[in-house]
Amino acid sequence: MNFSIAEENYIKAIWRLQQSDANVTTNELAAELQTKPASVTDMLKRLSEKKLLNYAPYYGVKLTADGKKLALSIIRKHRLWEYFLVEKLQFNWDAVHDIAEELEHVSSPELIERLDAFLGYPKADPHGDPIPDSKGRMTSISNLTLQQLPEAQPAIVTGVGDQSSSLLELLRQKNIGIGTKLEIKQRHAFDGSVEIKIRNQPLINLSEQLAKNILVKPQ
Amino acid sequence: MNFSIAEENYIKAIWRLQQSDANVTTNELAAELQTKPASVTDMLKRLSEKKLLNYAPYYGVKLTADGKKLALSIIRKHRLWEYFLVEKLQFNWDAVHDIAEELEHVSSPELIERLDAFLGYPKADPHGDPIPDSKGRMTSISNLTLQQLPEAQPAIVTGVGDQSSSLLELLRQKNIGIGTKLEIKQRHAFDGSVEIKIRNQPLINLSEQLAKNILVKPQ
DNA sequence: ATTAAAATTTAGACGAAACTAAACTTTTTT
DNA sequence: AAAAAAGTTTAGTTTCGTCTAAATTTTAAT
Ligand SMILES: [Mn+2]
Ligand SMILES: [Mn+2]
Ligand SMILES: [Mn+2]
Ligand SMILES: [Mn+2]
Repeated sequence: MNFSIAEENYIKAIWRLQQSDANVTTNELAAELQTKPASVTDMLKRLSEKKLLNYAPYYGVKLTADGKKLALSIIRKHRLWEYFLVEKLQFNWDAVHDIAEELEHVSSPELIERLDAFLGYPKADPHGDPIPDSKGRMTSISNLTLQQLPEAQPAIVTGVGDQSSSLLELLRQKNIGIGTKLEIKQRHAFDGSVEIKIRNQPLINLSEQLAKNILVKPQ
Repeated sequence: MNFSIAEENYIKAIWRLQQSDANVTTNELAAELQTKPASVTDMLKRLSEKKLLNYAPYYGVKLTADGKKLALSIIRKHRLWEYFLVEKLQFNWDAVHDIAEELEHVSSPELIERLDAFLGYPKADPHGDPIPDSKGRMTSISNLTLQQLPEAQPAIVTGVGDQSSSLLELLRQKNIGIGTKLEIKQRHAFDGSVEIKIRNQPLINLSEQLAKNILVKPQ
C-alpha cells in the first residue's frame, strides 16, 4: 500500500510521541505537526480506517504493528538521507533535517537499500540517532546525559536531546559533536553548569540546560 | 515562489513538447501526462494565473520566461539525480527515470548545488541528455541518428531517442550505451536494418526502428 | 456533586487536483 | 457552404487535507 506525504508525517509524529507517552493525544499531535486539533481528528479517522492505528475517540491513539512498521521505514529513510547529506554532501549537521523531511517520502525501496549499501550501512545518523535496518530493527540510544555524568569520568558523546537547529548550532560552535571525548572537571552547585575538558582544547563551561541535552556513554 | 508536484510535472511536460512543437495543445498534454483533457484545461488556467505560461483558449499554450526557467531547474534536478543513481548507486540506466521523477521535486537549491559538486559537475545524464547548469544553460544534443549515419563512418553513441525502459533494456542487452564506439558495416534495403560493428564484438543487426532511436556523433 | 476548564469532535466550508458528461469551437470533409 | 469530426472547455462531482466555529465529552476545581 502507498501513503501520502501527509499520512507519513502523521505516522512518524505519532511514533515519536509514543516513545515517551504510551497514549498519544490529539492536542499533542496538533502541536507537533503545527496544525489544528480538528484536522488531526480528521486524519486519525482516515489512518484508523487504513489499520495503521487504533483510535479511541477522546482517549487518543496507538500505532498498530503495521503503523509501527511504516513509521520505522520512514525513520530509516530520514536518517539514511541525513547521513548522506552530512557525509557525502558536506552539509553541517544542523542543516539536514528539513531536506531529509522531504527526501524520506521518496518511495522506492530499491533506492533506499542501495543508498544504505553506498553509505556502508551506517548505524547512526549525524545526530547519533540509530538507523533502523531494513526489517525495522535498531539499537536503542543511550539515556545518560552529560548532566548526569560523574565528575572525572571520561565519556564519549553519542547523541543530542533534540534536533533543533539552535541546539545543533551551539554545539557546533563549541566543537562538540558525535564521537567527541570529554570529561567533567567541575560542577557548579549554584547554576548546575559544568566545566568540561576536551583534549587539546581549553576548559569550557556548559549550562545545565545544555548539559541535559547531550547524551554520553562512559568510556 | 513554490510550486506543487503536479504543477512542476505539467511545466516539465510542456517544456518537452515545446521542443518539437511551438504551440502545445491540450490533447498532447493529456496524453503526455496520462490524464484527461478537462483536467489539463483546469491546470493550464492555474499556471497561466501564475504567469508561467500564456494560455490562449482553444489554441494552446507557450511557456513564459519564468516558465522556462522553472522547467530547466526541474530538468536539472531530474538529470543530476539520474546521474547519481547510475554512477553512485549502481542502478541500471533503464531503472532510474521513475525514481528521479520523484527526487526532482525535492525543493532545496543548496542540495542540488552540493549534489552537482559531489558528482563532479557532470555534463550529461545516463541517457546522454545534457544537464542544465544552475543558470539553466545547457549544450544541445546531437540530432544525427544511427540510421542516418553513412556506412563505414566510425561514430560514438551520444544519446537515445526516448527514455522508455523497453528501448533502454534492449540497448543494454545489446551492449550499446552512451560512449559506445561503432560503425555501420552494411545497410539492408529490404527492411532498413543495419549491420553494425563494435570493437571486440561480433557483428550485430539492428532494426530500422532501433537505429532511428540511437543518437550518434561521427568521430 | 456541581461547576468550570480543558480537550476533543462534529459540522460546514474551502482550495487543489482529479474525474465524467455535456456543451461549445475549430478544423476537416463532403 | 453545410455537415461531420476532432479538439477543447464548462459544469458538476469527488477525494484529500486543511480551516473555523460550535457542540460535546472528559477532567479538574470548588
Ligand atoms: Mn516528512
Ligand atoms: Mn537526525
Ligand atoms: Mn516528477
Ligand atoms: Mn534521462
